[in-house]
Amino acid sequence: MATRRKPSMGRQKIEIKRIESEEARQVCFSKRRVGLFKKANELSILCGAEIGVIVFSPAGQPFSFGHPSVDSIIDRFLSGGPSPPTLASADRRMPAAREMMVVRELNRQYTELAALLETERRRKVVLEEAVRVKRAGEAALWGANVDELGLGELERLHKSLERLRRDVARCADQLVIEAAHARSSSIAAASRSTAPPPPPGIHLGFGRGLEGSMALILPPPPTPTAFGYGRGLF
Amino acid sequence: MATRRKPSMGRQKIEIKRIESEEARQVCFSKRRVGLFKKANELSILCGAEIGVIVFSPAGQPFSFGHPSVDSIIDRFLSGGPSPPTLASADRRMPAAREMMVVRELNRQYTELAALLETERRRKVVLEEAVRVKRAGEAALWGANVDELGLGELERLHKSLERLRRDVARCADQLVIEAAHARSSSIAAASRSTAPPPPPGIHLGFGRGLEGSMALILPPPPTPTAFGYGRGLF
DNA sequence: AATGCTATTATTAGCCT
DNA sequence: CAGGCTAATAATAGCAT
Repeated sequence: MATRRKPSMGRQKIEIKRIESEEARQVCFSKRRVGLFKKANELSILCGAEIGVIVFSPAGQPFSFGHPSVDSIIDRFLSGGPSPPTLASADRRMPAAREMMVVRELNRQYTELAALLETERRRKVVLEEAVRVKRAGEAALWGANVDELGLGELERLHKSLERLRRDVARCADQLVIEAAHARSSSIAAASRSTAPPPPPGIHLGFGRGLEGSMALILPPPPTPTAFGYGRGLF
Repeated sequence: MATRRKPSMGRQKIEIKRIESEEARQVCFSKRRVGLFKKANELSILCGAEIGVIVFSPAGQPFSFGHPSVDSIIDRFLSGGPSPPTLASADRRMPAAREMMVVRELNRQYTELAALLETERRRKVVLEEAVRVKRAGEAALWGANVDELGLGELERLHKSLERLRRDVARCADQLVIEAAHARSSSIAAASRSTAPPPPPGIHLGFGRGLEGSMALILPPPPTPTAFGYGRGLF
């Protein structure tokens, strides 16, 4: 009965300059990274834009978000450059060039679709892999005294932990974001761990996943992400 | 009282789904792209994070934002771990920017090396902590089926793994560094002489500068800001 | 270190110019 | 078609847990 209210200072205006406090900086990073990814996600859905975001935390840890995937965005950025849809600019004077650009564009689209499929598939594999790693005997390593491990063993353990951590991070993020969206969507159900049907091709990755792709489950708005040109490869 | 006409409906809540109106979609894209870049910029400044954003408008037009540059971010991301010599990708179009990036890169390397040295000092503490975590009962969690864990448990497991991974990483890094210490022993000391606050080289790129004008207003760049042009034309 | 909780600031949807 | 305007929504700084 003592505590009456929490006169929070509320949000304070801050100057955009490096935050000195290392602790505050880390907290700010965590919050703003989530906010940024959310914005990126909204932009891609609302406007049907393709987007990729890569962030290295002050500690050097990599985070990434991509629609349909970071890799496809990077590929398109590096290769196609500023002229993916510039197909129209392909000159009539050189039909061959136009053909080539069309082919390249189709290839790019194929790559994106492949990325999406891979993303979906990986989602199912993540948990299995986590379990597999655990059962592969790594558990034994974990049980040992870290102090007594040699260089080789340490590196192996590190690898194992790295992979597992990444996988778990994905699952956790996925559930969190899923819950958040479900809440703002319509049904305010209390279930935070249900798994909706196949999501659009959002990619939310942690670390520089060598294949880095994770499907971010979003509320099932009839949002047919706009790439259905299913022309395969050749 | 008579109905007074509101000067504006103000912001309306919208559902995060593809905007049907092509016009509205384009307008939304323009505004939100600016907002997203602004957020990215703030994140990089506030938290000293490196970040790269690539966006393809619904029309396929590429936009990009990068700190210190999109290319360096992509290089670092693709190369995996810490990117020591991202210098190779230094902008050739702007010699001044290149120097700046070199300085910044050296600063970053110094920071990393400093961290490693500190790690050595705390080596024992780290090992003890790792053991402590293990004995704290987390082992029990690890033994469970990941599939059966709830959101809360997953997050807890993630935390646990995160910390342990970091700890192990330190040990492993330490050993590796010591092992390869013979080869590399330079950069650190030399790069120290440069300015303490790393000069942030902001890179804003646009695929095709048709509009020519940038809507993102950055506060008076207290530092030499490097502008390049995405994958643009030259 | 990462969440939850407010009071505030920041962003922006719908209109207009 | 980009840039203002305004009101309402969204994001979040400072604290507490």
